Amino acid sequence: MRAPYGLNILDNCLTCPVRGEHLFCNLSLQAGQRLNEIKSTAVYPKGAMLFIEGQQPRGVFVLCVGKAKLSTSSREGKTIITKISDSGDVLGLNAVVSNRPYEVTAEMMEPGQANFIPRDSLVQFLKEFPEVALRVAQQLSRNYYTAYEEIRTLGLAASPSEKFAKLLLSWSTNSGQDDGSSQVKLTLTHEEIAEMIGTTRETVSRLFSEFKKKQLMQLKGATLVIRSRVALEKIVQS
Amino acid sequence: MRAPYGLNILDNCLTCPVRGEHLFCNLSLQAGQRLNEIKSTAVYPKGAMLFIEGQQPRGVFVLCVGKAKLSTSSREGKTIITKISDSGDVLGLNAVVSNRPYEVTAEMMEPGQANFIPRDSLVQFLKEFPEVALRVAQQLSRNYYTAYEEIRTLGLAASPSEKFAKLLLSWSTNSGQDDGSSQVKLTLTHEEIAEMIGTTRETVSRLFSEFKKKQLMQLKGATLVIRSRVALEKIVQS
DNA sequence: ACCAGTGCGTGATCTGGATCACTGTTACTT
DNA sequence: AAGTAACAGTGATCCAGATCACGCACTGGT
Repeated sequence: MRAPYGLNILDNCLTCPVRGEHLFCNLSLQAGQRLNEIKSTAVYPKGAMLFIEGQQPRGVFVLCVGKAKLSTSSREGKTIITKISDSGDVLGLNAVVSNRPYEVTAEMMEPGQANFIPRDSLVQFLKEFPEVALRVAQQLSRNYYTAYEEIRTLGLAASPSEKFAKLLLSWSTNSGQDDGSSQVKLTLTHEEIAEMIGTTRETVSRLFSEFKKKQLMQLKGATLVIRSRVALEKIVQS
Repeated sequence: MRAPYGLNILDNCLTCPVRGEHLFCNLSLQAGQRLNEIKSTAVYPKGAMLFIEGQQPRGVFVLCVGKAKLSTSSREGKTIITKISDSGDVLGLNAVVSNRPYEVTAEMMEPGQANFIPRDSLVQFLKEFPEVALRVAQQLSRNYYTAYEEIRTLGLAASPSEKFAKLLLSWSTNSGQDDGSSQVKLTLTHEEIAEMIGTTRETVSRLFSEFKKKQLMQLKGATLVIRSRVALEKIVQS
């Protein structure tokens, strides 16, 4: 099956290759089938907005292919990115469950695909399958902890260096080698990194120079090589 | 019934004078009675820690009398206060539901009383009364929104002045007069206010002077008079 | 009365990072 | 191939607010 933006469409959750330890991705057979009925799938170009901060919640999006950034902005245009979502993540869950406006904007960072589940159908679905409702509650609670982590970082981590080091560490945790180094594909612009750690583009540029000079990291094309986790942890402190 | 610290003990939720629109405070008769059985009550002096950030969750605390501050700290001792809780508030709910460590520290700001519900009993109670479980989920979701509000403030609101103005506004919303002014009993030290808006004690002192000079507020003993909400809103902007 | 502890007000410095202003570098588009 | 965005590096400047260092007022304990 072919689709725009050069993607293959995944049209069945039960046979989806990205099935894994995700909410909505490994349900009981019945629940999975029911989910398959109430969801619709769509393909999005880079830059597409799944939903925008402040909108009334229409439903949740299950990211199947591609990355999306979640952000919130002030009136003057200052923006912070709170999370980079990957396939399997469920977006807009909290807004839908609490029936309050989306608290963030979700924008596709690359062409991708997402399933959409309308609010009413989801609520009905959760009533029908209480075990899924429980998992949703746990997910919400996990989201809360992530939010608190963000609060701690923004409120307590003093300098941009600290926050930058923290960010690098969070990237390297996933794909770590045992010698303390690790490699990550760098997909964000300096501008976006700046929005993640609450600073300016220029400062991020300088942080790159500084960290490279200090042998903390290294750049090979688009691949970021993190040299020493311990050294970074010493910078983070908090 | 007399107790330490000059407080009268409230020993029955069903006849409690602070019953109101709180989670756990206006339940069905059955649920209320059951709750009354599984809770225990205790009286705390000023400065008592109900629980500490990082501890495994033992249970939730329902604040009956007194105020408590919720805070989180870095290793170096920098602290941010995320919320001032008042009677009726349920503390530690998220940690208990998700069975993760308390994400904040809860400290009594004045002598008070709180009911304690052990984790196991609460979980059992929620299974027994699904309608209460639903309300708990809603409460969690509300907590999440509050956390996001905090993220926005910390990440987007530029200057201490802005955050201070925001804080004053949040205080004045409760007890507002129609002429735009309002009065609040000031119970926090400058140090604590500083920890709420992420700045230093000295800066808060200077903000007080500055705002008084600008006729935005006024201080009569321990009573804070907020002169003009609109003027404050103009400062907040975001 | 005394002292210690805690909170408050204010001046004098110092500095990290925002801001401004460029140039250089890719990478699409036509 | 040329032209136009978007992205990236780097110097120069500036300033809000942290930090340091006081003195002063109040409160509770002995």
